[in-house]
Amino acid sequence: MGIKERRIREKEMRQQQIVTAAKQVFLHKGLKSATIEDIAIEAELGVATIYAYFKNKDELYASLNLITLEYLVDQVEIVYHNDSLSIEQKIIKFKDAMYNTFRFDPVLLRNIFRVELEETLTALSRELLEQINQLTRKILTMFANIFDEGVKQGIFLPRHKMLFVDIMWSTFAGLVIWEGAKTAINPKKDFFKSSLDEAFDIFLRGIKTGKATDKGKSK
Amino acid sequence: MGIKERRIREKEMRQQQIVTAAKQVFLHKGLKSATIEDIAIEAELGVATIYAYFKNKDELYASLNLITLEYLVDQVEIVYHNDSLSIEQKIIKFKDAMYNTFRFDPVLLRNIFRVELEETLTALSRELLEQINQLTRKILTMFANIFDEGVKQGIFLPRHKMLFVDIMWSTFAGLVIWEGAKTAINPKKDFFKSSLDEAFDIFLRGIKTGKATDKGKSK
Amino acid sequence: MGIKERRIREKEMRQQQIVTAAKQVFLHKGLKSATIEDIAIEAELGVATIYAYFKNKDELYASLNLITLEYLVDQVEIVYHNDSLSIEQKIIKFKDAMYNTFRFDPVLLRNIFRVELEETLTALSRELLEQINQLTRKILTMFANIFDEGVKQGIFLPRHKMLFVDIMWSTFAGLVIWEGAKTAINPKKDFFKSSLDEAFDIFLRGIKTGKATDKGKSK
Amino acid sequence: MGIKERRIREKEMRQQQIVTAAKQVFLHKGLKSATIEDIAIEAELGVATIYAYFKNKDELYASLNLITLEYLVDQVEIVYHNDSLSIEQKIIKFKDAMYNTFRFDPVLLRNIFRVELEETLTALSRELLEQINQLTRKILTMFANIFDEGVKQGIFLPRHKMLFVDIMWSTFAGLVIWEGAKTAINPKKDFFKSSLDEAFDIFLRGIKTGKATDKGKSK
DNA sequence: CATGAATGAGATTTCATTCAT
DNA sequence: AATGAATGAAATCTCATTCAT
Repeated sequence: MGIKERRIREKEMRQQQIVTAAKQVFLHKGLKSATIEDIAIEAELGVATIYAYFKNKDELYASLNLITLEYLVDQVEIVYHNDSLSIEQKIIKFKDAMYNTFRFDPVLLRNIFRVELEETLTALSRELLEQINQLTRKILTMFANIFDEGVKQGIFLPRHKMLFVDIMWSTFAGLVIWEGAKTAINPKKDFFKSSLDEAFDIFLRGIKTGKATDKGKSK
Repeated sequence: MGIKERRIREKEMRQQQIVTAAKQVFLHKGLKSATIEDIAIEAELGVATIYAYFKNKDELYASLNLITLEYLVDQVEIVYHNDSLSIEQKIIKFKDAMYNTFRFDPVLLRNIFRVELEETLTALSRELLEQINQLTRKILTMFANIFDEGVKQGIFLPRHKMLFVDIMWSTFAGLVIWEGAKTAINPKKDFFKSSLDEAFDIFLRGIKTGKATDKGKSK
Repeated sequence: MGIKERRIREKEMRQQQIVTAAKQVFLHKGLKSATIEDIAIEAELGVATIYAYFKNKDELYASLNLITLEYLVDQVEIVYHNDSLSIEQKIIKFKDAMYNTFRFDPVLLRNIFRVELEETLTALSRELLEQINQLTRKILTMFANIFDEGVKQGIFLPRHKMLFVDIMWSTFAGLVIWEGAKTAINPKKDFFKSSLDEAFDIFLRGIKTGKATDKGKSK
Repeated sequence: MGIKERRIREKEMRQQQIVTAAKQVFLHKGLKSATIEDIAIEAELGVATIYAYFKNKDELYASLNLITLEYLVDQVEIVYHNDSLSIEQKIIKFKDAMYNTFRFDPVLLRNIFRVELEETLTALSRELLEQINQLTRKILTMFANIFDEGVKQGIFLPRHKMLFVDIMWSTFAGLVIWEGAKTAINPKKDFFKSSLDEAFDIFLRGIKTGKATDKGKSK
């Protein structure tokens, strides 16, 4: 039984090894340009071994995303349901959750933002895209509800809740992608977290009415 | 002489025809997935004709971007040097210039944001990237100077000028890309311009100190 | 216009060249074992050229068959409707039509007889098989009608018409395939046609009642 | 000693298990398409276990055939040497022996008829084919002798003995293969045996002179 | 000039076979 | 003895680019 367990553990490790390599390669090359051989070399395995673990390139690509996105959904849900946090605190926590997730897996962000384009994806990954869409919608809905509450309480400007969501979400994504582009040109010390924090500060300043913020529960 | 001129005009038109088609196809499929045949069909020309006008695929891709980006630089420069505009008005005009440019040519934005990534590009397009970088830097420097002025005048929060540039630039890009992603999922009426305007409103609210704004010249 | 026509003619010739090569290769190796490279070499063309003319291996395989089978249907139909032939004469003519067809294209016979097996076939070739089935049924139905008539006229034994069809059809196919196997072992002078004729003689002797044959029209 | 015997018995059973599975899979997929994994799954064993019992795929394929064909040779020999049977009775018995053999193992028939083709086969399987040829020739020679006797006795038409053999053999094979094709299209009740019997009836009617048949011994 | 056709080079995918346990 | 995992080698298919007309 010890043997069987070790086998399973080894298999999982190998899978992880492939996933990690694939993230690297997909991040640097994109879905279409990354070759399975690239991934195999990065993972220090044979090409055929990759295929022993994942049915094809798309399927491999798929699994990377879902795992991470599900993790993000979990984090956001916990914050969303935490009644001891103020609205503003929740938004800050949302930002941190996104930060943790996308720093850890930038490929996912690229997918959510359809950076690898529709037409290039095959039947299989369409299914994946649908799943990604669904999870993304789940997250955005929670964001929207929080903003809505802020508007109702009068602490945020009276705008449609989805507007705030779009801006927050886009600003975040824009910063991550732009950060990637900048460091691609000129790799240097990482000021990203502080830029992100400042951006959210400014965003919150920008949407607040100035009315006394809620000190109490948000729900 | 009329004939010679017509020849030249026809040649330019043909070139424009190819550029337009190529933009379409690259936008929908990405650099790697778009085939020369796709472009030829879209342009209603033969494959070999494309090669009569552009040395190869990368070179074609390159020209698309530079043309548009140079146009953007021009627009930004005009605003930048227009002394009759207030700082805030300039920022608004910058936004509009970006809007016009990137709505017209979203592929460029993808390139500035390194969405088609480094490793995939061949020697020739590295050169292109360098040119893009240079032009981009030119634009961002002008942005930075304006923000700096605002900070010095005390109308903007005392932060590093590049922080504001990064946030503005990222927010803009994020919105464009996110808009593309959303309409890919659910094509509907286009509220993009108003979302963008609101986002900049909020951004400006967020960075202003509250001190009376400059009514006069910015330079 | 002369040029355009020549182009078309050349294209057709090239297509024919590929078809001919493919028949050869498929006959000797079978669908699964034959490689596109084999066919390309046989046709003295590049691999990619084959793909310029046929979407994929299955599609190529498909076209080979349908062309020939349709030709057989035509031949059989002409005989079938020729009122000046006696029943027995028609059967002889059917045999000759089959002989001409399958000598010319033995791969088809393999397909009709499901020699390349079901499970190995892809979606496209399933569709092909359906078309083959339909055409085959058309032929067999005509055969059946002729036998039926013979039975009704009392010149053939009173058996179910499909029995005769199956036996005639199988005997024919068996001889072709067996001939192929024998000459594979020991290529020698071709006695096939005479063997086939004798086999049909014996078959006809075997099914006739002995009653005076119809001297007149069969329809 | 009980243990050693059990070991041997178990080993033989395992071998049988593999052979049975392999027959199934080869029948349904053909030599080329069938994978060792398919066979392993069908046999409910591991892939590597197959290789513990058979040197490679071809060798496995080989043994399937020889075993059965040898069995057929035995059956035919018994009939052939049974002096109490008339010529016609012997032919009937030959048919039954073939029927039993090929119904039980259709893959063999495919091989005898070179349905899996020459060029695809490796050195080892060439050797196998040679063995198959030899055994087949043995059978056909016995058939030929019987027909020859019939001709000499004047009960069969004066034709070359190999002609009769070819026709009988082909008719039989044609029926088996055609039956397979038909049931692939339209699986239904199995009338095969009766069709086969009728076909042989007709064949015998066709080759007989009409002279009183031999009531006595054929040898 | 414009172009259809041909193709080399390279990517994905499959599978028989080996190997370590 | 039995096996799951790893992989080299080979097959299918794609596409940027060239060439002859």
